[in-house]
Amino acid sequence: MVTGPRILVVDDDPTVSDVVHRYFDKAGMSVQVAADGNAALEIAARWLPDLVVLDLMLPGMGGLAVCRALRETRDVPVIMLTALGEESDRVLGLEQGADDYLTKPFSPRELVLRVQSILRRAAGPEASELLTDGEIVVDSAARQATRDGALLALTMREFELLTFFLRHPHQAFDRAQLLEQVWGWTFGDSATVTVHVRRLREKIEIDAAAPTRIITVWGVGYRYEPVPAGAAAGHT
Amino acid sequence: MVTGPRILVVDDDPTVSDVVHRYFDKAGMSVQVAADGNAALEIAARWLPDLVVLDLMLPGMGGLAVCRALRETRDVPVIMLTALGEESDRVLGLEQGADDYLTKPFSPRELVLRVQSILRRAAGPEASELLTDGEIVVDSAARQATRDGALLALTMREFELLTFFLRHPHQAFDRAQLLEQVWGWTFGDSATVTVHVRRLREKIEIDAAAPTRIITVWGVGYRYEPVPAGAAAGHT
DNA sequence: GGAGGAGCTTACGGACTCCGAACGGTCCCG
DNA sequence: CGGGACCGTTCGGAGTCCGTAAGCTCCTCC
Repeated sequence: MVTGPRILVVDDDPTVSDVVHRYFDKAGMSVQVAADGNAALEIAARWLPDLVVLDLMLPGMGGLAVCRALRETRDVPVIMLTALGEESDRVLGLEQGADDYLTKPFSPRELVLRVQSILRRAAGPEASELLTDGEIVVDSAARQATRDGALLALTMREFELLTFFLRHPHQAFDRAQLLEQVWGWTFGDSATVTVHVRRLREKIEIDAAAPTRIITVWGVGYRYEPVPAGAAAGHT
Repeated sequence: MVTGPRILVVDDDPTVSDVVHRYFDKAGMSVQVAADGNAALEIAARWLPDLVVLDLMLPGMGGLAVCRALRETRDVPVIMLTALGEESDRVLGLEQGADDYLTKPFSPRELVLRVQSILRRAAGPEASELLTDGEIVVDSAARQATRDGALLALTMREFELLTFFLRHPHQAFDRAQLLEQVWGWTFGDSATVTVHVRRLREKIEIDAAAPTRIITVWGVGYRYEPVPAGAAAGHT
């Protein structure tokens, strides 16, 4: 996955940058780490990151100065990390043009979410996408799914699971993969997947006991199989 | 983008004007910066900006004097920037004919939103845009909303929230997105959104406890669903 | 055909989300 | 200065959803 967005992390504390590094990796992003302002500017000039995560407290050149220098050469989004209670610094950071900020200690997961949100914003308005499979239509923008025009009451997990399957048909995934792709987990009980697949089947399959869409691949996991183009039906 | 509206920024602090400059650029507007009152008047006379962002605290000639001088030659909208707590100054500023004001520190995003709002208002009655959904009609220029012809007493936030929803129907937004799009915040408590949605529902829904327009999307946020074209009714 | 493992089904308690109401603060007006 | 409007926050409560556990069925391989 060399094609993911490039993130530059600037922090002199290795325990912070290491954790953040791993989380970004998992989210499919490329990461470089700089320990001080000079290294940051150097990497930024050469590597052209899509976003910069910047600690406000840096040895030598301060975080604000780095931010300003970054913005001079290129219009790259910046997320600032500030220590708790440095209210004035935070305000200053926002005025300097930081696109967002987080106060330490922060959750790595939240950082990833904010980064994705900002990148999405920079990418422009997302096209409202319609995923279809036979009589089932999923509107990812509206976050609702219909079957024969009737609304399907899917919960959030079920909706995301279905969306993922529709985007990756004809391909088998084991439970660990689904847990990571849909839940965003890297650990956890795979039984969770089993239960949610069952609940989803109950809502989208004609007969949940004899599924035709979410196929069980024995010893592996599951595979989504769209209905053939000119299939049985009797619908419309 | 040479065709965008022209904004003149008057502030002696480069860290402020630079940031503001970039944000306006991103919004597709042309920007000129003046560091003091004399430069401001000179540029204004030559360049004829569509709007002026004016710091109240200026070296030499004060912001109020600049504002007065600007208004003498041409009726250009002015947004004032005031330091926190300068209550009297702000009042004075509004009396001098400022169209809006912001207290420092402010969010650049919010400034852009206010500028766009004022420009839209100043664009004249030709842009009198009518947003409608069933028996609800919103006149964005007049900043008035009616239901069955009766005026709806919406506050500013409620009005802007409703306007945003009407412009983006059938699409689910999480609270952070609404906070950014409507409030102009990139941080803050998402509960704010919840409460305003509730208060707006109280005014536009038949039964606020069973909303049919502002739908809550569990685990995500809200979605606006206009009434179907040939729906039930019994109105008029 | 039997044993073992993998998947299915159900039930339940806790966690989370949303709602509704009330509170305190600020600004505006009389 | 007192009252009102609007806004952002907070808190309790109710409802929903989710993950886990436990027993069961089905498949596979010996």
